[in-house]
Amino acid sequence: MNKPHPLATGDKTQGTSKKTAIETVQEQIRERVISGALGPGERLHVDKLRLEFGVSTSTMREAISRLLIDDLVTSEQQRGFRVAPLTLKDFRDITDARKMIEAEALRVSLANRTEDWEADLVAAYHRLSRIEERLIGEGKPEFAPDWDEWNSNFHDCLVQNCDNAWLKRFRRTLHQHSYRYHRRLIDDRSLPRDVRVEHKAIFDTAIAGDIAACVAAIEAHIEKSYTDLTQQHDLSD
Amino acid sequence: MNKPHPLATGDKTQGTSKKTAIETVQEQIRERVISGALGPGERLHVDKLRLEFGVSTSTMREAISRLLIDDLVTSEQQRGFRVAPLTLKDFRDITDARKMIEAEALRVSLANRTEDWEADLVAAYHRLSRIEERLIGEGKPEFAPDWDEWNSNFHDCLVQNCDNAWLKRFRRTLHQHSYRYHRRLIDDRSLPRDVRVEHKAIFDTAIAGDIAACVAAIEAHIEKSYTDLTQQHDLSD
DNA sequence: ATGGAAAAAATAATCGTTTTTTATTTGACC
DNA sequence: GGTCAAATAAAAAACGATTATTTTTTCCAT
Repeated sequence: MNKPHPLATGDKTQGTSKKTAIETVQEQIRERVISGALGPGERLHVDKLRLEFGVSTSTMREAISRLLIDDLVTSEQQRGFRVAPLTLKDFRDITDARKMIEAEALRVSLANRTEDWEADLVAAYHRLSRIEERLIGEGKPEFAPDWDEWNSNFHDCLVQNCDNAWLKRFRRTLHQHSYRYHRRLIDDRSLPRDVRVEHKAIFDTAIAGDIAACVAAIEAHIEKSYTDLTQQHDLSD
Repeated sequence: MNKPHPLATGDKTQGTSKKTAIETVQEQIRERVISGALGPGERLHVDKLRLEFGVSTSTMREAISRLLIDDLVTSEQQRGFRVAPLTLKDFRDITDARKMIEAEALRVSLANRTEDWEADLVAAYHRLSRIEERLIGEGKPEFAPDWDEWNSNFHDCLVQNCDNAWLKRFRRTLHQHSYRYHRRLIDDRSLPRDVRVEHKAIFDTAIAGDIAACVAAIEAHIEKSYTDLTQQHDLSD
């Protein structure tokens, strides 16, 4: 594995897989929801959006419908779709669920370690820490164009050997939602957190094969992310 | 509090249920997938189905699309929809994930116990055990029209006080899939299992407030369900 | 003014058809 | 007889229009 999925935002002409219109639209709406361009609780006007994207009603509806899959959008009968709301309680619940599921996925993954995986992990960690070192001077290691991507990649790599598809699926969903909170809550008032030490702890214990310590490090990492982000913020608007 | 509305599939608006065509079709397809009327791996022909249900293409597509939510259906670009396959490995994974998630939901729920909940649980257990006693003579306590319903109800009741919506959602998804395996694997060769003692253990420990014992009982219950069903069967066809 | 029924506007749901893509068959050529 | 490619058939995806429902506005009676 080399590069973690370059977010193909291109025309359909180039590229190996010609995406279907539904998939293309689905991805773009997802991006808007996660980035906050479509705010929590906001209504999804099928007709407006369909004109904007230049697709038909049914294509638009099906694209939106598929976002119900990961709960990024909700639907209420006869009154359309709505972006899932953001609440502190929900973020708390996500954090708890993540701690449990990510921990278990990690346990399984570490138990199934292979040489290839170890090499992948070393590479992933290397890239991530390079970026973090570069960014640390700017005081915002957690907010950069490709940090997200490589941070995700590192964490994905950790659980890569977990062969339980359900755990991985739940983990992915939760991570996605978590990231939406992240995007929403991080701002100039946020304390710049140095995640390097946390990532190092996770990496070292993983390589050392100390499952218990690695699980503890991940759980602390997830919890700390919640605490830091919710410290001086609220979600009342 | 009287009847905890059996088989309420997460619907928030009971009563004035003027269901939309999409929802109606969605539920019927779901039922067919779970019951096995639509077999694992089978293709979902939009045109055939739409004629059968008397709806349009887009309605049918959207209904099927929404089953992607709980992974009962898969979609492959440009080649339509397909019923999710059934494999032994998948059942094993579901069982593992269920044990973890159900256990955690139970822990939270028991920690949040209320008097109302206790009354509900007593009632739910009572109804279930009555049915089981009636059925035990027939040698197949696990296979009866309303046993499923009240068994579900009992288990739902146990985790009712868990206020983590994510855990409950994951639990519901897994339970649904687990039930599909159940429907598929149970047959005349299955040993008639006496689940009464297991349910009694769960109930007693729950009422007694012995969280650790109750969690252990649930985990054993889930595991036993897997073991019994997979004993003399295979999923090769 | 004000509450509420009736009319109008907006938006969601559904429809049946057309276009695009994939699967299958046919038939010339080696 | 076997291979490959064009022709055909089948099915999926996308379309834009129609119908049903909900929300907003209007306007009359209290």
